Parts: sequence; structure tokens; C-alpha cells
Amino acid sequence: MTTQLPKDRAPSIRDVARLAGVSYQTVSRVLNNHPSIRETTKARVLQVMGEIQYRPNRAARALVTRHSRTIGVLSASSALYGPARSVVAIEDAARAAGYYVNVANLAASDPESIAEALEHLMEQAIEGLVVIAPQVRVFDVLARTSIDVPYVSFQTTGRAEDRVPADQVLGARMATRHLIELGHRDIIHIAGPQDWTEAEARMRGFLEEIDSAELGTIPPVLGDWTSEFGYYAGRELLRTGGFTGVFAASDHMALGLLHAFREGGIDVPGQISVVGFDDMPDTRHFQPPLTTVRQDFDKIGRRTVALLLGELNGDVTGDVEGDVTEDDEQILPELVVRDSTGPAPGTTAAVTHA
Amino acid sequence: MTTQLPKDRAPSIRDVARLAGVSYQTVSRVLNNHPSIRETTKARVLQVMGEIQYRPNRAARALVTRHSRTIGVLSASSALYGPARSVVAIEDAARAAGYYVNVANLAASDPESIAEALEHLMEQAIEGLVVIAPQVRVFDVLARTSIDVPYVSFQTTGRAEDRVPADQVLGARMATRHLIELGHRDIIHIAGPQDWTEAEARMRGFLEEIDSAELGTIPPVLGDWTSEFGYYAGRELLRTGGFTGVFAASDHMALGLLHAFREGGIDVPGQISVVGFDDMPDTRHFQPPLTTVRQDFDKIGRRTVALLLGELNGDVTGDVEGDVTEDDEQILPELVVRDSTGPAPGTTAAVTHA
DNA sequence: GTCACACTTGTGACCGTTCACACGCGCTGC
DNA sequence: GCAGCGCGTGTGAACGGTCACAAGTGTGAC
Repeated sequence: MTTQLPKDRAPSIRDVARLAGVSYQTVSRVLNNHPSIRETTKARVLQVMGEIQYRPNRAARALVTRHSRTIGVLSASSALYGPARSVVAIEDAARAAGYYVNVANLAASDPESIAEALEHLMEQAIEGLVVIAPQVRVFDVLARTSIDVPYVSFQTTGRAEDRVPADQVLGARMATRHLIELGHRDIIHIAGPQDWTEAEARMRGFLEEIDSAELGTIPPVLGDWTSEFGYYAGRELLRTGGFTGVFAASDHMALGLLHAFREGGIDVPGQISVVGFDDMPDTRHFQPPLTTVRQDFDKIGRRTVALLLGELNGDVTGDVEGDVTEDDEQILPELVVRDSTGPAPGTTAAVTHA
Repeated sequence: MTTQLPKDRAPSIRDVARLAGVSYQTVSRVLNNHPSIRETTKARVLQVMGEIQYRPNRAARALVTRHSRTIGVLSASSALYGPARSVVAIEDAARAAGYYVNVANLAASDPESIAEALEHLMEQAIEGLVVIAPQVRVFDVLARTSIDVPYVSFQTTGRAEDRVPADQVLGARMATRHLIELGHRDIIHIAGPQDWTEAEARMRGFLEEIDSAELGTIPPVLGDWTSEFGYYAGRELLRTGGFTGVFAASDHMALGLLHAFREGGIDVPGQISVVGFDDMPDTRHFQPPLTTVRQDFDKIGRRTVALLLGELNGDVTGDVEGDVTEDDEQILPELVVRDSTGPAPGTTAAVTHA
């Protein structure tokens, strides 16, 4: 057949219809696989689609359905392993669910930057929002600007009424317990920024575990996730002393700590034990290879997306048709023991460093 | 005024028009700031827009203009620092230029995965494509599937006729020269996957520099960017020996090398010097702090986006209206000397390790 | 005073898809 | 033999913008 196709524009549903000898509505039905359509017709239409490389126009579809099938991700400092890995996990999960993702990276976390990034996402007509950033502040801005898309933070659990990242708490408890079981009594926590829910949850886990072991609490140090901070915190800690175990809320900070301790002539794990969080791939090549808590980012990403899509579709449980389920169940973090942790020096006593 | 707005849908251009007492076309003119429109009218329309929080519908606009203002990014293994950082840089640059970004991450780099990811991006009606992945293979797939969007790879220089990432070559030369100047004669290169243009360019830079110093060439080892690979390569290298300097194409691989050398009882930089590439923030806390080549990802990102947008707008030079220019000039990498490099052992002679 | 022209504004059609509704057909049931 | 029904398919309108064109106003030149 020498039926001519438009040269200057992409083939549309009507072109397909003409070539297949049906109406455009029938083609539309094939696209949305409507039940009542004859098999043979469907096959014919599909074949034509393949032949002319037809691709549905998302803009037209979005226009009429009022659904962009796009979710937004607001991410901070994506150069860090955790956020970067999280974004990837979200993208993959969303793609698997047939959604598109638009990411806005936060240069700074002042309200203006946040508002600007959100505005950028809203222009995209996002249907939902995943926040990988200081949730507290983002929430502030969201409330103030009356932007009303459903949103979740990475790490939220499946149950909508309980937005606490249970596995984060658990992971932190595992890390802390590991140190306790090695005989450490004086353990310090280098926390992440407390307006991140993840940081807050990890700190909570740490405190809970310390508490249940009836150990004395050393006030945690509030950091910024980076190795640079870990390094300076480590130097400072060596000046004051009074601890034998450190639990850092990120592997980056743990790396900095290791550097500072090494520089200070401290043996890890001989004198001080260090635990990180995330298990980024590099950690096993740190000096010494780092004991840390592994997170299953992909699973968390799928759960987060499932939760969000569930909310979009109006049900509270977080269930979605079937693609991305598996949510409610808790995703267990895993303690990976390497060489940065060992028995507390002496038997039970803490060592003091000058 | 008690003019009622639609409750179930977002306000449209016609709602604004009604409230401002003008036609919808006038509102459209304001949106596209058409020159001939009275200041007072424009102000009135803008005020109404602000009051009712009007946001133009991108789908409708895309439908009629046939421009999605979206560019796609095809990225591989974004858990690595380089790609992750590159994606962020692209996103920021694109956002600054008023474009949206859609990222597809490659799980594997077989043709099927690539085709699937590309298909996902094409559904989004992307106008251009940035590839941060094995360009060679992606290009194969692109050619085969007759997808026809303009595309650039991250790292391409401004001049369209010369798609060689000059600064990559230069950076590699700087790293290599640094080793040579320290007296190293037997230098080995741990390269990245050769179907990445970046990897190929870095290797070329290495070879060029070795050549111009009239040193003997040791065949480079082809790696996969990861610290894990670096570690095993390092172990293997220790078995064969015959070198005193290593230039790794990524900081991750350098980290693995350091680990292997440390484990083998080799002193870095006393016996072997190591140089990395990228200057990820963690490198200064490696043991020892790593000498590496710093890349200005943000600048490269802006240049890449400018180049792509220039191509979209039909001009060959890569210039775009004025937003994102600054391209043609070369972006100079910077050698950051830390503690992983030192004078070659002995005077000029190479050391052989058992 | 009229005409040309620039400036500003408005009207109709269209982009590609989905939705609501209508319609033809064959089958069943009485 | 005809109402009723379900299946498969087609027609018109709508989504929210932009484009092409028309038209009203005011100004200056003749």
C-alpha cells in the first residue's frame, strides 16, 4: 500500500486508523486495551502501529486525562551516596510502574531554593512528590505555598498513619547493639542533619538501644553527612576523648572519622571501633574496611513509589494494582561486619585519650 | 468580585481571561510576552494570574507547539560518583535553561536494556539526549532503532565537528606527566571501559603523554570504574610487578588499588605512586589522601546542555540565546596533588616486586 | 477629511488523545 | 416475530493552549 504518511509530523492515532481501516476510537481502544474489541482487529491495529513506528503522544493524553504520569523528586546534595542512590532507586521503581520522574536538585536548602525547585516540579504537573532532603524544611515550604500534591519522603514505611522509617531505626539499633555486644560502654553517635527524617530516625534508634542497654548517653554530634565533617568531628572527639565506639550516620562521615583517628595515631579497631551506615560499595576498601549497615535502596525505592502511587489512586494502604506491591512488610537492614569494629579495649573499661 | 472558579480543575487561560476582562488570546500573549501588548493590560492579567495561582498547562502547550522542553539523560550505573555527579550537573544546567530532564538508568548495558531505556525516554517525547554511558553501544542501538533525536555525550566539547572531550585527554596527560616528573618511568594505566568516550579519552591522554616522554608503554588494564575492580587489579599487578606509578581512570578504582597495595605491604607513595581521576569529595580522606584530577562537573554540564540546546535550535556552533553560553572555551581540569604520589623509588630505576 | 499604518485586541481552527454516547448487528427468550 | 441485550465499532465534543487571521482603535501624512 502506498498510503502516504505525514512527513512533517509524527504519525497519530488517525493515521493508524486510516491504515488499519478502522476508526480512531478503535485505535484508542487498542492503546488502552479496552476489553471489547475483536482480536483480529486488535492485531491488525497493532501491526500497523509497529510498521509505522507509532508512538502515542503523551502530551495529548495528559491533556485530556489530566494525568501526567510523572512524579517529582526533590533531592538535596545528590553527590552523596545515599541521596544519589535513592534517586536512582526511585527512578527505576517509577519506570517499572510506568511513571516518569522529574528530579530537582537543591543547591541550597534555604526556603527560596526549595520553593524554586518545587515550582519547577509543579510546572511539570507532577502528580506526586518524593522528598530526599531536609523533609522538615520542605514540608514548611509546601505548607506555605499551598501546593497540593501528595508527597512522601524516601524511607517512609507502608503504613500511612505511621510515617516513621522503621527500618532506619532498626538499622541504627543494630549498629549500636553490635558495639555494645563488643563490650563498648561509651559510644558516641555522629548524626545527620536532624531535619532529615532518616537522620532523626537513626539517632532515635541509637538512643533507644543505648537506653535499653542502660548505658550512659553521650550527646550525639550533629553532622552534615559528609566525610569532611566526619574528619573534623573526629579530630575534635580525640581532643575530648571518653569513648571507645562511634556510630556514624553515614559511611562518608565514617570515612572522615577513620582519617582523623589514623592521623591521631589511634588504632581502629584496637582502640576505637567505628560503624557506618549505608554500605556504599567503596566501604570495603576503606582503611580499615568499614563495618556498616546495609540498606536495600532498590527495595526502599519500590516501596516508596508504591506508597505514593497508592496514595494517588486514592487508597490508603499503599497498594497499587500489582506491579510495585510488596510494601507493607518491613525491609530489614543488614549489619555488615568488617574490620573497623572490635572488642572494647581492656575488658569493660573505657579508654580516655589525651 | 465573586466570580466563581472551577472547583474540579485547575484554572485555565480562559478563566484568567474572564477575570481580567480580556480574551484568552491576550492572556496567551502575556504568557509568551508578546511585544505588542499594553502595559496596563499585561499588569492586570499578571495580577489575576497571581491571585488565582494560575499555572500554564504544559501538556496543552506541548501538544500544540510540538515541543516538550524535555531532554533525556541516559545514564549507566549512577551509583558511581562520576555519572551521578554528571546527571546532577545536567539537571541543574537544564533547569537553568528552562528545560526539564528525564533520566533513565541503565541496569545493564546489553542492547535490550539500552533499547528499553531509550524507548522510555522517547515516550516522553524528549527533544534531545545526553548519554552518560557506554556511548559506543548506545550509538549502535540508536542507529538500529532509527530514533532520531539529537544527542550528545556528556563531556563533548563545544565544537560539533570535533567530538573529542579535549579536557579529558588533557586531564589524563596532566596526571601522567605528574608521575613522569616525579621520576617514574614504568607507569601503568588502569583504564575505564573503552566503549565510554571518557575512558577512551583518558587512555588516549595517558598514551600520548607516555609517548611524548619516550617511555616504554605498558599495556593498560581495562577496568569497569569500580573500587572492586581496582582492588583485584591491584592484587594482580603486585604479582607481576614492573611498575612504580599507576594512573587510574577513576577515584573508585584508585581506592581499590590503595587497598590492594596496603594489603600487599606496599608503601604508597614510598614504593608505588597512585593518581586517580574526578576528585570526588571523599578522596582527601583516603589512606593516603589521593592525588587526582579535578573535573568541574557543573561547567561541563552547562556546556553539554548548551551544546545540545544549540543543536536543537538548529545552529551548529552550540550557542544558545544567551542563557547557557560560555561553551567553546575549554574547561581545564586541575591536578590536585595529595599524598598518594611521591618521587620514584631509587633515582630513575624501576622497582620490581615479588 | 480620508487613507494608510502601527498598535492592540479578539475569533476560529487546530494539536492528538480520551470520554460520553449512539448505533448496527447477531443472539436469546417468549 | 419482535423486544431486549451484549458485543464491537463509530461520531462529536472536549481538554488547554497556540497560530493565523481579522478587526477595532488611534495617529500622522497627504
